[in-house]
Amino acid sequence: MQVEDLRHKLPNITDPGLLKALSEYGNIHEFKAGKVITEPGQFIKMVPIVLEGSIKILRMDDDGKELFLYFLEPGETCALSLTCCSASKPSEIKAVAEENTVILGVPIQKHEEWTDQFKQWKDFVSMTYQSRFQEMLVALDAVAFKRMDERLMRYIVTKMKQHKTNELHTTHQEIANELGTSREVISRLLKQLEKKKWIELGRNVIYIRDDFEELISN
Amino acid sequence: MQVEDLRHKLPNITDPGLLKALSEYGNIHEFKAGKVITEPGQFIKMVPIVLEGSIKILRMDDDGKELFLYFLEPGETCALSLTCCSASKPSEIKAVAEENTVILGVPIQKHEEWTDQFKQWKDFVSMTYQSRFQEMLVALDAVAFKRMDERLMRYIVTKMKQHKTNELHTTHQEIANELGTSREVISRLLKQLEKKKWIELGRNVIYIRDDFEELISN
DNA sequence: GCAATTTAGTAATATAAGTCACATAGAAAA
DNA sequence: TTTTCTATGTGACTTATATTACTAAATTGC
Repeated sequence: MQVEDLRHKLPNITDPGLLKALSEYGNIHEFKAGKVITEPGQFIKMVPIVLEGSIKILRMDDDGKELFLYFLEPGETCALSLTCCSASKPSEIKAVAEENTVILGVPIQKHEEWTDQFKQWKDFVSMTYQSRFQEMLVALDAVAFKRMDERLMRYIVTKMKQHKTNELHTTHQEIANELGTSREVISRLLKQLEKKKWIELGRNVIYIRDDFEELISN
Repeated sequence: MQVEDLRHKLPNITDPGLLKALSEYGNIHEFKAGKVITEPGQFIKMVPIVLEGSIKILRMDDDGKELFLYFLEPGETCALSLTCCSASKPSEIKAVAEENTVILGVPIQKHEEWTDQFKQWKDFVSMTYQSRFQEMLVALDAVAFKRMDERLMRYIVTKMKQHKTNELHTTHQEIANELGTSREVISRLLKQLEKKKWIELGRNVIYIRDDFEELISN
């Protein structure tokens, strides 16, 4: 990818040397919405920087039960890939393209070189660790301290913001998977929200009231 | 603290320049076992490196409910303090001295200088992020995917290893706090373990069978 | 020693969530 | 159109955990 395009896609990266290096050594990969990018056990060969679209990061347990952790948005990378790469350990998480997504893959050894070479890369990595840590805490708070109804409402808000819409096109089963519960539980809780007139349910779609976020915070 | 003492306490740090800097700018703080070092909302003025003893890191919710995350042992530091310091945000966690503990406090601005100045400091910070991230995943797995009985058994193993003993001197209430549940639940589950002859219960003490860890993994 | 406090045991009950079973509705395929 | 498949709705039931209420034992302070 050309330096000029990268400068445009990654406005936080301004160091010309770093942009040149990214352009030279980074590989473009494209994933269609829903495509599984990495699964637990797989070895990661590069640090992925999201250029377009977004990636959903999930934790899985041994029985295949899943738990949504956070989204990676344009300009961001995954702390776990940094971790896994450095330790050359297999992936601890599942990554799925949430939309059609374009990433720039940085080879591991370049990542290590650049932390010494470019202050901006070092700061980028440090910033990544910081923000992912925060998001892990949010995910932890949810499972440790919140009931499923509240977790579901927060999930809806997160997805709404991510897709910039108040129509979610998804199934109850998929929500259940990402919250690590069963479909019946989600169907019931959604029905309760519908009874309160906060959402409307259709097949494969949930219509959400514009003031949903204010409603749930009270 | 003298460079020679630090070299002895922190065998992973070998760079003479870094050791000298740590000796010059680091401040020694001592905490008695049980002393609360940081609470949520408090601002952190330094990066703490454990020299002796250990520190217990807990997450708290708004109602004061707690959840044990991990221990910091000699030679380790807290990723969250790195995060909070850099972002100058208040602490997200509670830190309590698990034993009588000695820490070396590194001023924030020195931390930032040293990441550029000393490769070994940069690696130390990076390593810290990596290992804390792993431990966050372990904590997350527990609350997301495990039942309380299994969490309790793992908790017992963690404490045993930490204190290098098979006598835990603690109360049911304290265990309940750290696992984010109620005292009655812990009393009942401990009683079940006693019935299986895996532990013996006394007042303020739990005696654990030597082969406890093998027993629970089957 | 005796009263007060802390710690532990436990039964009864309540609640959130998970599971099972089955009905139905809409969409897609034949 | 009819069949098939997928998604949803819902009652009945189970289970794990939380809460309430109380007792008793051990320890501490007087």
